[in-house]
Amino acid sequence: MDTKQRILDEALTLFSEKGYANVFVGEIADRVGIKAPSLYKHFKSKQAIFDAIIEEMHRRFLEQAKLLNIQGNNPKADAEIYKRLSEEELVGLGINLFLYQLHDDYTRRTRKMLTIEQFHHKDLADTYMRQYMDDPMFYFMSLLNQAVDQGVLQTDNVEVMTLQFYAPFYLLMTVCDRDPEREPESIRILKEHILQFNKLYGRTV
Amino acid sequence: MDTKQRILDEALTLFSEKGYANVFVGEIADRVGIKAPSLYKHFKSKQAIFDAIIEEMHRRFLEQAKLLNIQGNNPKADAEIYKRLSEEELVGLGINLFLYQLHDDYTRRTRKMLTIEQFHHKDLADTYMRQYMDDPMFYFMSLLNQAVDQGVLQTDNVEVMTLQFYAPFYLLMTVCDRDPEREPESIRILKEHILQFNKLYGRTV
DNA sequence: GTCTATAAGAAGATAGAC
DNA sequence: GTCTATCTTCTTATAGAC
Repeated sequence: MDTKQRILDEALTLFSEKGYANVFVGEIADRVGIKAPSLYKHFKSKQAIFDAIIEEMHRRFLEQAKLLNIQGNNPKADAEIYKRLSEEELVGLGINLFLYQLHDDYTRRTRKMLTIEQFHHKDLADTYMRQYMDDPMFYFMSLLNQAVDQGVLQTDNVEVMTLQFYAPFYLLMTVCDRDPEREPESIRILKEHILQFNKLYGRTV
Repeated sequence: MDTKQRILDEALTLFSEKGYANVFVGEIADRVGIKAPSLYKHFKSKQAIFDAIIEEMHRRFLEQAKLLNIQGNNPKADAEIYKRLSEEELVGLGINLFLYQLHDDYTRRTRKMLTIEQFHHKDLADTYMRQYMDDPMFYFMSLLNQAVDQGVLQTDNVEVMTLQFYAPFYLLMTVCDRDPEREPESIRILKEHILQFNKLYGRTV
């Protein structure tokens, strides 16, 4: 990785742990293994480093949202998958999605940084909301809608059904972000949630 | 309100909006209507102001938790209430609880401050978790446990039931903290959630 | 591109008059 | 208790040699 990218990487780590204002350029430089003034050959200011991180984050999030929308625009395929999977395989998929959010380094650090900085800049709050509320809700709603259409699940209110499916994921992710030691317990209860959800909404397979 | 208390009040507002590091003592003083140096007659440092806020918050949270535990230790009474309330009254109670969390000035500001500062100090993350995860989960679990014992609701997994009841409250509170304009929509869906929850778990009254 | 030395400025905190 | 003036320290950023 070249120096410029390593600066962004170390800065993201520090910003996600302490917040922008509590990180000094000297700290970033230290971690990269250079002196602070050298850093200004790559970025014109501390703010420019932050801006570059945000820009890349937006790029990656947009890419990811497009992928989800492709699947979302063709949700029959996903719903078919949902229908054909055994309960255990379904639980496995949910847990994997959950663990990806928690363990993927880039995802975890940007989520923490957004959490810290969100009240400072409205656009970051918007990004947080889209990434962790609206996009997942939209994706799961398309999926569950199809499952209902095909008679795999039963409800007259898919919106609430989707909230009841996703909200536990979100709450437990919040728990694990703050205290990783509670991950095993969270995974156990998330598994039980998925099974219970299927039972409540009448999945019989 | 005396000056010392007004300093704490304005500081809490600013810390909850911008985070500790982004607030200057001059700003706090301005809002109180004094000059920065005068502030040092009341507190020995900026950190001391922050510490005093945290201390008062702990005191208040502890008080509140004790009240909930008193009800929790005598959950039969609450479960009786749950049983006797009409569905509409139940929805009303849930919405009121939700709106209190959102609209009570002190609660809203401390929650925002904890959100911003939580990764900086582990003990604040712990406080956040107790206040918004463990305490509510414990309280609702006692309540729902009794409702199950009395046959008002049916399940063999009260823990998951409690998570499925509370997680939507938490998610929608997160939404409204970041974008208050989404409050009406959130209240509507929360109502539908409570009704749906009752139906799923077999409440017949 | 990296370094040392240093400028420029911001913010927390103190001194001492009133 | 509040003020003005000031000190101190910390941090960002630049200058200029290598």
